[in-house]
Amino acid sequence: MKITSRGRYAVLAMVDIAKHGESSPCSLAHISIRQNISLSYLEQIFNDLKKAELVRSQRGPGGGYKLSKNSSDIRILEIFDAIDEKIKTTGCGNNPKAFCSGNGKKCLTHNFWEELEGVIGNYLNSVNLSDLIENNAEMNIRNELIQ
Amino acid sequence: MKITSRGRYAVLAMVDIAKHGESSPCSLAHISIRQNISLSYLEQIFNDLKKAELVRSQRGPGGGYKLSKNSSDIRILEIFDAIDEKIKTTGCGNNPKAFCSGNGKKCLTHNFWEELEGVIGNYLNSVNLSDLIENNAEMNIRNELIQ
DNA sequence: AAATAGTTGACTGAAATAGTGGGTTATTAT
DNA sequence: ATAATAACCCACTATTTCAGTCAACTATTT
Repeated sequence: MKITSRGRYAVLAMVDIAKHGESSPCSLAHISIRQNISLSYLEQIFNDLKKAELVRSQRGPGGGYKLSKNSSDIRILEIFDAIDEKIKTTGCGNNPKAFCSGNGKKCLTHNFWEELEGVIGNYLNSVNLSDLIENNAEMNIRNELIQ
Repeated sequence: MKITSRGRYAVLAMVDIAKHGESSPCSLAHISIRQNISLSYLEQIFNDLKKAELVRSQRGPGGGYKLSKNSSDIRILEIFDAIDEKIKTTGCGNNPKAFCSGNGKKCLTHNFWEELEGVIGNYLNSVNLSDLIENNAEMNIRNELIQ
């Protein structure tokens, strides 16, 4: 059970923009360098983020991407949905026409996996981009105090 | 973010044993048929479950596998651990020597991914095999009432 | 002795993932 | 105007993981 690089990059890049791009847009080239992510790969990811209207783009020199909403209004779950990072714990994908075993009945564990999906989904929906920035800031302060 | 068939099968097979194998052991051949899982694949999975001492085996005719503990004492997280179904949300695998970006610092989202791991781990640790059987029994009753 | 059922290891096809590379178009600053 | 910048778009590829197969062997029971 793991998250794809695509999913991790998407969230990381969005946090990067939330942190740097308040006034002027963030170019993917800069994000690529700061977060150490392949530029071409970022382009593909931002294609989806834009389609989902989580970011707005600006072409040309000085251009880049900006968040389309306040960072406290963008939940991690939205980012996952935008790039099609599915939370898929059941085997049947919850297709009511062809459950688990294929005989139309749910398998012994189906309900459990669905509950797990719910637990994960709820958490991802409870955290927004500004939470991540704050959390990180707190951690930075704590680390400095330790050193 | 999804669970592998290996993980799903392991839990499903364990529930199957918990349900059927109170007195006499369960053969993989029977589990294979009942739950529609490839026999050879089950063999590999049970190799790991046995190493982790979650099940005990009995060879020869009438043999099979039994749970090594009471079903209420086997948590789903133990099964995941046994078959190496890792809950891996961070990119760096949380290796303190080579965090995320490789420069020794945690990335902006590292703490968040760790928290997510915690949320999932806690849930998987809060559910045991007998919970799954009961939950399923409840659902069966509910479904019968509906029909 | 025969049948059963676990044990072990190597091997394979298919799919998903992660990324590369090259080119095009729009916008801005000079 | 033109050059630079940065988004946009498409096709292709290498790698890894996953799921499953196959074949041979060993222990146990009847």
